[in-house]
Amino acid sequence: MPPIVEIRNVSGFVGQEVVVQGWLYNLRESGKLLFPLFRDGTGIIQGVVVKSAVTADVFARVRELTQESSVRVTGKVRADQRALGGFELDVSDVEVLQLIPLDHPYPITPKEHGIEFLMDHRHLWLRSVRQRAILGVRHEIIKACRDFFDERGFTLVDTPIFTPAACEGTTTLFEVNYFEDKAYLTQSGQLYNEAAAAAVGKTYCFGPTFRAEKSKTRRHLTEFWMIEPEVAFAHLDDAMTLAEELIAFVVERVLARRRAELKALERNVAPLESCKLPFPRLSYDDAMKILQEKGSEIQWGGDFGGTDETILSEKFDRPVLVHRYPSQVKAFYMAPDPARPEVALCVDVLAPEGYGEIVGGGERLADYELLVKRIEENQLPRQAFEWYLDLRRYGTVPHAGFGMGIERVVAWICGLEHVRETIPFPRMLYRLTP
RNA sequence: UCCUCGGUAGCUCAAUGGUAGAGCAUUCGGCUGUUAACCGAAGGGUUCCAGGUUCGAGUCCUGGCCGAGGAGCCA
Repeated sequence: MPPIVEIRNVSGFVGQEVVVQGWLYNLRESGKLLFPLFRDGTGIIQGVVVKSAVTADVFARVRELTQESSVRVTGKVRADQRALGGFELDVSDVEVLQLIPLDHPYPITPKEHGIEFLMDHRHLWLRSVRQRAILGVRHEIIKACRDFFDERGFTLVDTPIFTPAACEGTTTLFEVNYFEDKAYLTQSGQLYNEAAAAAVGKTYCFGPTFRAEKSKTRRHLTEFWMIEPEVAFAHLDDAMTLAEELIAFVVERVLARRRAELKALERNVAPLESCKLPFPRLSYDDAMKILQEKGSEIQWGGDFGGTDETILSEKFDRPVLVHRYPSQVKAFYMAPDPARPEVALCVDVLAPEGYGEIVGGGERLADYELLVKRIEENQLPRQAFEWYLDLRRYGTVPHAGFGMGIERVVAWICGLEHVRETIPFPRMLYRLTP
C-alpha cells in the first residue's frame, strides 16, 4: 500500500503513488474529466480523474461525491503550474468512508453566508480555509506567549476557575452552585498569581476567564482566554517593558511562521511589521490632552470609551502604552503612585488600527494597611480576601504584572472584524451554542 | 439594560396593500484542463410566531420570539 501523506507534505512525493485521507472540498466537472478538490486539515489538493484512465466504478464513485464526504484517495503526485498549491493528484482509486446523502447535504456551501447561519454551524464552519487560518495563527500566538515566558524563567502556575468571590469586585460574575455553596467563575487569575509570584518569583497563568457583562460589541466574549504574568520585586516600568517585549515577540513570531495564514486572511502585514520596540508611552494626563484636542467629551477621572481608544491608537503606528490612570477607575489592588496618590501605577496597552485594549495591568498594592483600606472602600467582603492579605502579612514585596486577552490579540494580528472568529467556540451574550 | 436594523426557497437577497421572484446550491443533460468553471433544463415556499385592520397582508397595526450592529462596562 502506498504511504499515507499529509497534503502539506506532497511536494516530497512527486512522481510517487500516495494515499490522501480527507474530505471532498469541491468538485468540478468537464466532460470526461473530474476535478475533485480534497482537503485533509493540512491543505487542499486538486485531484484529476480521467475517465479513460480509471475503471468506470472509480469514475462513478468520484462523480457522485458530495461536499465534505470523507474519502481515502490513492493517486500519483504531479507538479503542475495550473494547480493552486502547485501539485495535483492523478487519482487511481477512491475509498468512500461516508457519502453524505443528498437529502441532508453539508450546509455550508462555498458561497456567501450570513453570520447567524455561520455561527449556528460553527462546528462545521471551522473546516473552512479562513477559519483554519485563524486557528493556526491563534495556536502560534499562544505558543509564542508560552515560549516567551518559559525562555525567561517564568513558571506556569495554574489558577483556579471556581473562585469563592470576586477578584476585582467591579465586574459581573457568573454564579454557579458549588454543592451547598455558591461559587463564581474566575474573571482573572491575578490574585492567585500574586501568591504564586511569592513562591516562584516569576510566574504566569494561562486559562479561560469569564465575564457576565452584557456587553455586545465586536470586542467582547463572555468566555475568553487570558495570559497573565506576575513578577515579584517588579515595578510599573518593569511590567510595561515586559508587556511591550511580549507583544513584539508574538508579532514577530507570527510574521516569521504564519505568513501563509495571514495571506489567506488577506491581512495587510505592513502595520504588523512596524511593531518594533520600543512602543510609545503616554501618561493618562497626556492622553487626555490628545483626546480633548480631538474633540472628545471625556473629562479627567473618566475611563476611555471605545472611540477614545481608537483616537489614541490611530496616533501611532504600533501599540501604545497608556499609564497612570486615575485610581478611581481602576481595581482596588492597584498601587497608587507615591508622587501622585490620585493616580494608579497601572498600564493599558492599546493595539493599533482601532483594536483597543489588549493588555491591562500594573504594580500591585503591597502595603497591608492600604490594601485593607481599599477593600473596605470598595465594600468588598473582607473575609474572602484574608488569604490575599496574608501575602502582605508575610514578606510583602513590590510586584507587578498584567493580563493579555488572547482573542483581542488574535483579532488584531489577523485583522478581523470581530473577536467571535478568534476562538473556536465563542461564548457571547446571545450565543451559547454550539 | 438602552438605541438602531433585520427575520421571505438549503444559502444570500428582491417583491407600490393586488398571481411569491432572482442569483447561488441541488438534480438531469453538454463539454478532455476546470480554478467561487461555463452553457442548457428541471425541482424547490407554513414569507419567524400569535392576534388585528382590509374585498385582499410578505407588505399596515399590536404583542411575542430570534438575530445583527452599536452604547455603557470591560481584556
